[in-house]
Parts: sequence; structure tokens; C-alpha cells
Amino acid sequence: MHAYRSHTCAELTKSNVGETVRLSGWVHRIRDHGGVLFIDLRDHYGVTQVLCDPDSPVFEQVEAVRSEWCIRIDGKIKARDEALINAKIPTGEIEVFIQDMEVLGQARELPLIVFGDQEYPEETRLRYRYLDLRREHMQRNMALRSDVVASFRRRMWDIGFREYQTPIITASSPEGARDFLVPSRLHPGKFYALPQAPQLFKQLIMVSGFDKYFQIAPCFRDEDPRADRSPTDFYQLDMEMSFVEQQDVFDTIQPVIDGVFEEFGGGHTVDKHWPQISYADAALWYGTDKPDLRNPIKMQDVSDHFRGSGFAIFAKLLEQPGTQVRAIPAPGGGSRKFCDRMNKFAQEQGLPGMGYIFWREGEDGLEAAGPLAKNIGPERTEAIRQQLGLGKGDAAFFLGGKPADFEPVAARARNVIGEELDLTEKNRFAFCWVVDFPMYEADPETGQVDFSHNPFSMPQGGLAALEGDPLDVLGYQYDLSCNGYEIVSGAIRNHKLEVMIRAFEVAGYDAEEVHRRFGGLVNAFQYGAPPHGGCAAGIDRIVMLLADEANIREVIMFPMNQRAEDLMMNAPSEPRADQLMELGLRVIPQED
RNA sequence: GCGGUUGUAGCUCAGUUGGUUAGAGUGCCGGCCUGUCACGCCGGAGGUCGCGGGUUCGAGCCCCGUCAACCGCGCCA
Repeated sequence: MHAYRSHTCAELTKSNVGETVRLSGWVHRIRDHGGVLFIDLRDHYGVTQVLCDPDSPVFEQVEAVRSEWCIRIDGKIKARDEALINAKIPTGEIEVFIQDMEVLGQARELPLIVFGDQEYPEETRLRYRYLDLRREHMQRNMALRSDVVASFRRRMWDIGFREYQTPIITASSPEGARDFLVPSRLHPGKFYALPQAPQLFKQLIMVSGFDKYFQIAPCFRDEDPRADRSPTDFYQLDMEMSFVEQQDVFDTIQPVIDGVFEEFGGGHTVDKHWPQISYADAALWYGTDKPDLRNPIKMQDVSDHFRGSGFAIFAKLLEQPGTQVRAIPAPGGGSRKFCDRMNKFAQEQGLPGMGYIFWREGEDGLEAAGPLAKNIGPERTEAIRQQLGLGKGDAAFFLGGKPADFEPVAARARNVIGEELDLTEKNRFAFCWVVDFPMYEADPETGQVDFSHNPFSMPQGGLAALEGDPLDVLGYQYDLSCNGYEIVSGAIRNHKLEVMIRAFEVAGYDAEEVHRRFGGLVNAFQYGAPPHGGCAAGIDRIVMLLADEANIREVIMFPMNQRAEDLMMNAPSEPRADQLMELGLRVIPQED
């Protein structure tokens, strides 16, 4: 007999009755009836009921067993009486009468209970992650994650991509985030950087002629976390292909992603039509570059109806350049109670408020209510209603100002309205490509022009486009949004050196600096660089969506906390003096 | 760096207008129990009410400060 087990805790059935078996696992739950006691023995695969009574030679030892001890047992399979079958577990038809037991690992009193769905503070869960991970929910999430990664690999391989590894300790590969630096021992005073993405390497792989590359790649960025953003490190399905245009990348990656969503989406419908929305339209309609298309609400520009109207706040506002009044239609939101609640929401989000009109049954048919309607008069109100296609029982909210100022709040209001009015479909994965990102943006304070996204994207219109207003230049740069999360980002790359140099020049980096910072790529592009492009899909975020989790740490085995600390492993920690010495480093005390 | 929320038993939470000895469930320990599968019954231990200061005859509750966790902003594909 094997030292630890003849079977797992999930595989014994009626057909094994009479056999002597050996199982190893954790004590999940104990039910002690004095003369007879039951132990649910758990391993990764499932649970088997172990039975013990005074006839067992190990009765006294078994009575002393406690939760989460790791034990090995030998016993004989008994069929359960019809009335005693537990239909909830696959092994519910049998139980194991225990004849021998070995304690493999005792457990102290637990900081968190493995059994059940009791919630625990995240700090406790992360500090004792190995216990947290024993819980069924986490076992399921991690298995899902592994299966998703395997599926991605298989799907990429099936369409002719191969996986190549790129360096981890390398030069800075800026994506715009802060680098993690690694001091060099052999070159005191110099530092390696961890890659923010394999961006430069995958482009070099294209120059090297490999045609189709992918990698499940770790990426490192020293930025603050969010619920959907892991601090320090995360994984991407990174891919790149040569001799392609934007549509070729879309056509290649869509089946891979929707296939994975079909495979692991738990029966949610997976949209097969992925609309392409320009960055400008996404801002106009949704107020964000990662719209949730499960929500049908689309904002509209209604400035003309307010220009010169009796509603002085908006009329005056619209006299200033670059301003607009935007409407959020809310079908079914036509009650004062709802409208006031949304207005309050906007105020909580830092806006002066959100004006509204709602339509209800009046004495002479349809009647427009709300403070705005009175101010602008019936003709304008009716024109707005017609433009928005609304009717009785509906409402519309209005935001005015510079779009960049109100759009973030408008986007959140759109989400809340969609949720509250039950317009946002659950059980669905809705995708859209957001395309035509601007290459540059101006700092609102200084007016300084800089790249708004990846500096290695090909500007639409090439060299000629870079001679005009930089803020008008669009890039072959795209994101994929799913249910309001950005899950893919990519671009057709700028493989023409003269265009690249010019693109950097526009952002204020001279040729010398480009050579210095990206010398490897610059040199490579002088030796027959092919047109190429690709994208990277966020693995953690995709698994989060598939697992129906709102927090990315639920799908990462050993995540950092909100302050980028690992309390279990005690990271970050202070280096030893001799380590610093060897690296030629000295720590400057931080002043508070 | 900034804002919001939270902080009471190992855990989840209640705690009224500021008023006697701070509670429940769960977990833990002990006892009883031969058919449970969230077993049941009885008993017990377990509290610096995050920390510090203040107001008050009296503070878990009010005020000020501070710390921590999470969420968000900044930042970041």
C-alpha cells in the first residue's frame, strides 16, 4: 500500500464497498456523538465521510483529532443505508470505517475557519493565505485561473503562435508607469529594471522574423493598487504578429478571447459582435474609454437646446469655449424620488448637481416635470425629448461644463442609473473595441504635450500627420473593454524609424534621447523591421470576470495588500548591511 | 499625497438619548450523546470597545488628534 493514499477523497463510490483503502487529507468537520463520530476528510478533490466507533482500535486517538489536522487513515468502505446517503457530495453513498490513523500534521487553533463561507478581514486572509486558500471558493478560483491560462496557451498554439520567454531582469521598458529597479552588483551605481511589459522584446522578436509570438508574461509596475489592479506584478497574455493591420489583430485575438469566455463563462451569454467605437465617441456616449455595453444608456450632446435658453446656468456656461451640455437618458427613471437620488449622487461625486427632466401623465397628456423644464420652456423640452427618444415614465439628466470635467462623473452616473433601473443585463459578457486613441495629450496645467498612451504606436497618417496639431493625431492604438473593464490593450507599432523619431520629437524628446533610452529598438529598426502589431490581455482581470469577483486579489494566489506589502512573507523588508555594502548602496532615512 | 467608509470577544455583528456588571451568533475548551453530514443539549474560558487626549458626576456612544484596513481620486493601459 502507498504510504499516504490509495484513493483521493473524491473518488470512492458504491463500487468500492468492502475494499480496504488509505486516504490522506485535512479534518474538515467533526461530528462527535459520543459512541459514534464522523469526520469529513477533505483533500483538493473532495470530501469523504470517515466513521469511527468504540469497535475501532483507534477510537481514542480519533476522538482527540481537531479541525484542519492533516491525517492519514486506513479503513474499510461501507455502503450507507438508503436513508443515510448524502446526495450533496459525490462520495455520499459510502463511508470509511476507520481502522488505523496517523497524524501527519497537527493544527493549532485557527485564525480563520476553512469550513463554510464566513467572511474574514482581508488582512487575516492574506496573513494566513495558506489557510484561506484551503477554502473551497479559493480552490475553485485558483483552479479556474490555471485552466484559463492553459486554454489561452492551447488556443494561441492552435492558431500558429509560439510562446517565447523574455528577460525579467532587464532594462527599463517604459509603459508610463514607475519602474521597479534592481541594483547591479557587478556595476555599482547602475540598476536593472523589471519589465512593465515585454513590449520592446516582442517587437524585437518581430524584427527577428518569428512572425507570431505570445507569452503568459509577468509585468511589473510600481503603482498604487485598485480593486481591479494588482500592485507590483500581474500577468498578461502578450502577443505580437508581423505583416498585419489593426483589423488582422482583432480577427486573430477575438476568437481566442470569446472562446475562453464561452469555455469558462458559466453559461453567461458571450457577445459575438464586438463593435468598434472611437475614443471620441466612447467619451461622448459613455464618458469613459472602457464602457460597459451591457448598459444600453447612451449619452447625447444637447447643447443646442440650452444655448440662449431660460436656464441661465447652462446658457451662460455654453458661452465659454469648449463647453457642452450632455444628457443621460434614463428610460423608466421618471420619478422625482429617483431623480433626486441621482442628483444627490452627482453632488456626492463633486459636481454642483445634475439637472433633470422627467415625463409623466399630466392633465393634458404627457407632462414634463422638474426644474429644468420650467426654465427652458415647453418647445425646448419637447425637442430634447424627441432627440433622446424618451416618453412617459422616463427621465433625462443633464451635465454641463467642459467634457473632461464632467465625463468621469457622467460615466459613474450612467453605471448607477443602469443598475438601479435594472437596465444593465446580468449574465452577459459585452465587448467593444475602443479605437483611434489620440497619440498625444496636453497637460491641463502647463500645456506640455506628451504621449497619452504607448509611445511605440503608429500614428494614423504617418509622418505627414505629425506635422499638424499634435492633439489631432490619432494612433493605431486600441483597447478591448468587457463589462466596463479594460481587458486588452494593443497597437499597430511604429516600425519606421524616421516616423518614430519625429513622434518622440513632438512629445519633446530629441533624437539623442530616443537613441539613449531605446537604443536596442532604434538600432534594430535599421535592419529591415517588418510592419507589426499586437496586444496584451490582462489574465488576472479576465479570471476575475469569469469568477464573478469584484476584487482582483480573489484570483491571485499570494497578492499584496493595499500598501503593496506581503504580510505573510514579510515583504518588503530591510536589507542586511552587507547586502547594501556589496551593492554599494546606502539608505537615506525618509523625513516625515 | 488627498477623500470616503470601517474599527466592540479568534471571526461576523448588535449595543437605544451619554447612565448599573458591554451582548448575540459562530469558533475554541470541558461534559453528555451510536447515524450525523451547518448534528444536538449543558457548562466554561475569551474584551485596553484600534490608540492617545479632551468634555462630563459618568464615554463603546460626544469632541480633537492619531493609527490601521478597505474603497475611490491622483497615479496607472
